[in-house]
Amino acid sequence: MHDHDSCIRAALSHAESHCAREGVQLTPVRRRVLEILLEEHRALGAYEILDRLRDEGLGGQPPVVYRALDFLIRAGLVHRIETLNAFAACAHAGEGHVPVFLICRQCRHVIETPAPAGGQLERAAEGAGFAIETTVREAEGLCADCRTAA
Amino acid sequence: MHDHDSCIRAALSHAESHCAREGVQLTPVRRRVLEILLEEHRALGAYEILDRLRDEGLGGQPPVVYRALDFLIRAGLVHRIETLNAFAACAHAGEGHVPVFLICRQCRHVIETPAPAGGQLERAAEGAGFAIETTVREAEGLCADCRTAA
DNA sequence: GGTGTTCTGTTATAATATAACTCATCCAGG
DNA sequence: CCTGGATGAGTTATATTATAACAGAACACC
Repeated sequence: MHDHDSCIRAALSHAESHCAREGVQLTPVRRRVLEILLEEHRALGAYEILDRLRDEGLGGQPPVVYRALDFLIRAGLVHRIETLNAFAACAHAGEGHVPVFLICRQCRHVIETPAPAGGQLERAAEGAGFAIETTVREAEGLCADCRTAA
Repeated sequence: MHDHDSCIRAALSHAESHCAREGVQLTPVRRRVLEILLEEHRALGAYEILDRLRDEGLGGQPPVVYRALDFLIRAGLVHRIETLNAFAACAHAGEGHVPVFLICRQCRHVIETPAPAGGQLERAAEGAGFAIETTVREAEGLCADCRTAA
């Protein structure tokens, strides 16, 4: 069990200083999208996020959410989970990591573990003369809690 | 440059013997979907495949393609490329591999390299008590040919 | 010759994502 | 000031990807 409140505060304060440093704006919509993802601590679909924003009177249409997510992803504050077509707040913002995701198919919680570069993907690419730009490493299965519950 | 015809023939004959062994049917639609993917040697979207089928008078609606793809994926003859929401014929059918994909963002060719199990994903999962069921390892970038061309 | 199973056909719709254009805001340079 | 560029948000419409649900054909087995 981790201290969720302080983890959210830390992530938000990292986001703020990151944006200040880069000279980009953490606008209300962008900030709120990040907060929603941090509060949930799991992967949310774009339209789930949109529903929340609507409830709060912020941005009522899909492009608003997708733009905010684009921004947050470019800033390294949010990751896209390809397996789920969903999005999760980065759990290791600013640590310069290669993200590896363990996705529970039951509770949809996403465990992000920072990994060193130089895994199979990099070795495979080197052998093929392939220039990697982005990588995706995701596993789907059952998390420890859901295994215990079962 | 590889011998594409013989590679297609080999893959089809593997598919046939696999289906015979498992007692499942490689029906015309399923076979044709596999052939289309083998001929292209790159990732195709479900609707691109559907268009081809339609041209040939086979299965005119999305579920037909998605069902064929489900079958082929379950049989290990086709892989889903999550990054692209697309599908590619397996280049190493029957070799019992953990697929790793290098996806060229320019020509959309997919290089599939067979990797041993036991990479970062497995190590991360072990540490977290997470039971892996499926894994995704994909890299996007530029292939050797497109790099040379640029 | 029915009966169960497997596969296909079809209609409809859900879920995810983006194009294209408008308007508001802000702020730097004149 | 005020103006012109840049940035971000609002909005409409639509593209793309995927599935639910049910009807019918084919075949295999008893």
